[in-house]
Amino acid sequence: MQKPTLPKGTRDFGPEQMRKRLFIFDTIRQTFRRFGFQPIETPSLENLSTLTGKYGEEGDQLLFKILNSGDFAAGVTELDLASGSKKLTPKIAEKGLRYDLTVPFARYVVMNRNSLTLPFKRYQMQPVWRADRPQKGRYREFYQCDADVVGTDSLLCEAEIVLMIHEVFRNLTIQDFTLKINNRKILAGIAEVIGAPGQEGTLSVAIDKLDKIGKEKVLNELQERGFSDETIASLEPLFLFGVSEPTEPNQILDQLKNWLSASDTARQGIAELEETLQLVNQYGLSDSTVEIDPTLARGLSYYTGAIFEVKANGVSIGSVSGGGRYDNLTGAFGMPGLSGVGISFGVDRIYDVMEELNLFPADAGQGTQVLIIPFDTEARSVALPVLRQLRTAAIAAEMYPDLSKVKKMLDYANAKNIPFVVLIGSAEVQTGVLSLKNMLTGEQLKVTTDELIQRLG
RNA sequence: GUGAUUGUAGCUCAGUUGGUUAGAGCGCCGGAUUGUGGUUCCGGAGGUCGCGGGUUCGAGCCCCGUCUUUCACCCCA
Repeated sequence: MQKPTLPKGTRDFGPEQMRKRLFIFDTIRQTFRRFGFQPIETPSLENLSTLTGKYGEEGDQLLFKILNSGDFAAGVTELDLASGSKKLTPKIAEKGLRYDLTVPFARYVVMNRNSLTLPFKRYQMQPVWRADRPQKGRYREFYQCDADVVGTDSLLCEAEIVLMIHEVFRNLTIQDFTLKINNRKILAGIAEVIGAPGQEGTLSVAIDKLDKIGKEKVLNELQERGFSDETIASLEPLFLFGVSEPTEPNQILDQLKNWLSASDTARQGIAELEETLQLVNQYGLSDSTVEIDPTLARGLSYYTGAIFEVKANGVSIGSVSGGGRYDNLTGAFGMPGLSGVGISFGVDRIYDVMEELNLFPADAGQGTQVLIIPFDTEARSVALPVLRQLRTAAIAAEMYPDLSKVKKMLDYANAKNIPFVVLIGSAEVQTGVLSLKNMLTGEQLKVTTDELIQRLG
């Protein structure tokens, strides 16, 4: 006999946790539906070749690979073993667990291109796996809720993502959040203007850390990565953004226009941002909390346009949501020129945030509403039709299965947080009138079955 | 992947420089109360001290390995 354990970074969810998790899932699903997205699901397993090379080198290392079935070592030669894991892996593992929902979606779109009506809007709420070292808010198995639109480059889609983010967090009662938005074209433009064209990737990784490690260390890192003193010096205007008070989006846009006027790419990115925000305003969103952050980068290498990130304020948990536009993700699967944009909500981190801020409503997805307590077998025969009528009236009802002490059955109701109890003994059997007990107040009254249903319904 | 950190009852934690039979609170089960709970009182069950090896007359405590937890880096939901 050995004690069972869970693999690193995975968790069980009991009824109490599932009640809260389903509240999050339901809230997000509701919003996705309202915005016209349709659900799909894809397999947990993908061919490894579908996944590799889409997330950058770092991402590839975090993929869970699945050993081939049967004798996976059959075709492996001494030479293969000597050539290292990089060469060996594709020979012994042809499948892997999905790392996110966006790449499998791109694969789905390409495979179904002839039957899809474009633009195609889908949502997907499924677990993903990453072979990361677990930490606070970081797990090896976690759920993402993605909504993506492909087949249009309309900025209305970006605007709708901003709107959905607001709706989801408002409905979850996470009021205090920061939605940051930026555009990869602006980052590319910055690289151009400072005289390091095409290097926005390395540039981004460094400046993304600005609010975490500060200006000095960012500059040091850029130096180490081979940026010249001259280019670093011309980066100076960047540090004027967001350092003081959070400035108005329009002010930031003006500043960017001045600084980056020499770059066509940057001008385009700025114009896209501007239009997106304008559409959001026209929609009539009150209390919009969009913040333009020119230092927001995000690591995922496939983004080409707008990028989004949402953090909950007042808690030390990383981003709870992120996304962006990708112009050529389907190109890797032989279908170039299809633009898409999407957003991903991290259920597990949202859960952690809500738990820490105590935001779950007490009655979210309540369980059984009434427990029937029969004192003997005769009482059961009276109870069963009552059970049926309660359930027909859509009231969650159950009967205690054993004939035990009343104390024990009431304890059961308390343990399960069941607010009402119906007691049925010889008196109730004779009169047909039931005893309804409120478990919170302790008060008890005689009711007919109809009255019972009316009170609980 | 790099560097730290954690593990004792279902839960939260004590456990002396290595020394007999490892404790507490809460929870759980039973009773006081054979048709009425969340209060009280009484009683009871429950531990291969994460796992494997080593040092020692003797290890929960020391050493090595391993798994797990938490954290920083990296990256990200």
